[in-house]
Amino acid sequence: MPPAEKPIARVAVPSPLYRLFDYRVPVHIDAATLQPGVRVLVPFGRQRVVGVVTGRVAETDVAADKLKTILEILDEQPVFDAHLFALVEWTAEYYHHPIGDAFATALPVLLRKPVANKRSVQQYWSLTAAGRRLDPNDLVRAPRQAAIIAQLRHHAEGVPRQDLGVSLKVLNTLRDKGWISERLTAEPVQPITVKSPEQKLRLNADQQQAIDTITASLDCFNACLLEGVTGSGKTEVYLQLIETVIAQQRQVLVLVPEIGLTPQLVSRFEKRLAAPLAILHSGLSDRQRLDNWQRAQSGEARVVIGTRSAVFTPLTDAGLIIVDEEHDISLKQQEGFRYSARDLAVWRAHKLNIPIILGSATPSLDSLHNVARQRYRLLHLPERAGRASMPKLHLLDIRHQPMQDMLSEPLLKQMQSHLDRGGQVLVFLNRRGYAPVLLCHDCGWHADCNRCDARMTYHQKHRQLRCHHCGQQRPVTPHCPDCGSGELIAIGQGTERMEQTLSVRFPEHTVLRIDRDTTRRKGSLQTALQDATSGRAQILVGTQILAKGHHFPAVTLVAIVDADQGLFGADFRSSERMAQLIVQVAGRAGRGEQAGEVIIQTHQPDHPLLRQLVEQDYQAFTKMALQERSDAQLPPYSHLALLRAEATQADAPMAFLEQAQQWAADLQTGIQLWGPLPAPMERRAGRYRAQLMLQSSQRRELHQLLNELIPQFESSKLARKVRWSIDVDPQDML
DNA sequence: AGCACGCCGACT
DNA sequence: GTCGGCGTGCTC
Repeated sequence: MPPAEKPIARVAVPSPLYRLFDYRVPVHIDAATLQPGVRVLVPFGRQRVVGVVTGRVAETDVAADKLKTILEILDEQPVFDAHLFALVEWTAEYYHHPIGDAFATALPVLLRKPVANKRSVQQYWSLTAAGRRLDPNDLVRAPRQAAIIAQLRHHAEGVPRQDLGVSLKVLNTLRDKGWISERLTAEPVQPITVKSPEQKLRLNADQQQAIDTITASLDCFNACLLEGVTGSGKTEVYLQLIETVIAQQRQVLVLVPEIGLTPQLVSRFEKRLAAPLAILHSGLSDRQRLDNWQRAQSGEARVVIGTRSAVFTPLTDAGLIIVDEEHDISLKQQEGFRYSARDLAVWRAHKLNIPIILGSATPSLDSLHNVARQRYRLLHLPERAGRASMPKLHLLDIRHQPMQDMLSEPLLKQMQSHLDRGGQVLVFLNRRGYAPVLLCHDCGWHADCNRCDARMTYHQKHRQLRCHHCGQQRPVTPHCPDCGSGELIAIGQGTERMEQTLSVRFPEHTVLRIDRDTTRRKGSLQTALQDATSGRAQILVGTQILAKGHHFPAVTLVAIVDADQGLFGADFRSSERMAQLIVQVAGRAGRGEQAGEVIIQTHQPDHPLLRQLVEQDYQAFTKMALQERSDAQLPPYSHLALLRAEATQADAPMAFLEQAQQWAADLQTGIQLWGPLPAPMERRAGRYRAQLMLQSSQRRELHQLLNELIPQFESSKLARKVRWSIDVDPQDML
């Protein structure tokens, strides 16, 4: 018999290195406890880091004197179960990202530190029998108490202390009155007895059919693209399906874009679903995130709603995955580990053999192509729920038109007429600040960002220049720093200036601006939306924020000030983005009784894609856009990967990428190499950036090439002078 | 990425 | 004489 091998563990260590590291297992540890997915504390260089065990090996190539020993086993049970473990491995491979960093990114921040994955004991509050009998009218004098009672009414299983957002004093008062009680997580969760407190909405035939189709095959993989115009009741479809799935004692994962996870959405879910919810988004503290993550892992939370990174949430018994606004680019991480949460969600559903719904009013061309290839099933909701009808789109040719600060005379007349009839007007301009350029009238100097190749935007209210690319800001001086002239002029329109322009032009109406600048403070978006829907403001001016999911029932006219920007964007997805934005903004109009109208100002009234969109609809647009992509062999008809490099030294990125290009060319593959080229904005936040694009009709050969190149990069001298990264399926080229 | 080692300029 | 600049190398 050969001598028993000394066990060696293979560990994924958080570092930018594309390999695993071997460690000795401490003698007193039973090697069998080192299951894949268990976190360990290991010495690494001169540091101690938290790594993830990927497996055990009998032998290693590492010299005996180099092998170190695991310091501590952090988990009794793997934090990554077999399914999640496979997900992370696959993701690291697909996106060509270092494995250790991939595992670290997939964990809640607190678990990247050497702490146990133990649930902190926390208080859960719920109603007592007396509390349930309480008449809400008894508490009109104590609104805070009434709010808590109302909140608890929807959660038979109790609400964690920190989610109630009130002081302990209020809770103690209510407990002393015998209306509410507390228990600790350690105690068993009470059975869920409350029925859906809110009535289901009546469904139209399309909604019903969508639900029936998915319900018919709940126990197998099934990817559905739910294309529903704004206001068609997608959320109602989600909710009813979720109710069905949680009634089968299975969990549901819901992914939404960053901006879509609003208090309104959460409260709608809370009111409807009589089951514990876990919310995961960037606004939470690390502790809250971990708590919710653990509630999902333990199976206590039945529905998990989260943004991008929530795709890595462990689930005990997943029955359904939903990705809302699947076209939204915020579902793809834009730096570091550049994964697409949507695509990973599909992978998970496939492996778990459960259905997944990708919902959008404006599906991505990628997903529509998957429908055409019969990988996804299309479920269409063409009708708006209730009485509302779709708004009518009009192109407004502004060539030769007299303009007042980017608003044409015909548009201003239309606005006046809608306002006269008591309608609300929404003006969309995708540019924050007062003016995008500040120019000296006498010498031509303009305010540039000294860290980016970009103009600084003038913000009048704070008398500041801000760079929207790196966040830098500085006060504006009354005189030109070059020639001393006092004639500094603001060129172009931002939302801040548009607000001012409109206040002057329509003095009898209130103008409300909604953009990132006016909604930065917590709760200010809520207030603004309330002012918008209550009709306190008749003219709304805003950016992207207005396009996402909020309803403005009284809006009868939507004005898109500048559609041309999107038509000449830096990459081939610009027109897709523009169309999605127009349709999303248009969807804000006419959800009430009146039909809405949408006016799109353009200098390109004959642009074929724009005409398809306006004269036909989004589907007609996507048909033509897909044809164009097909003709040009662009995604989704081919596959892209971007090799990026950036450095403070100006020529380092290009030098590295030229070498990379040479190596790639030497490998004689059928892959097309474009570039290297400086990035469209070469300098950003003080770093010079360049990129090399790899394109292939075969995904496999693209991956193969990258797998051969990466080891060369890792030992390249030129690579050490830059920060390089790989972006598979890049969403933008900036 | 971190972190140390290593060999050249202006300072307590 | 040394503090520290960032080039180079390594991490089981």
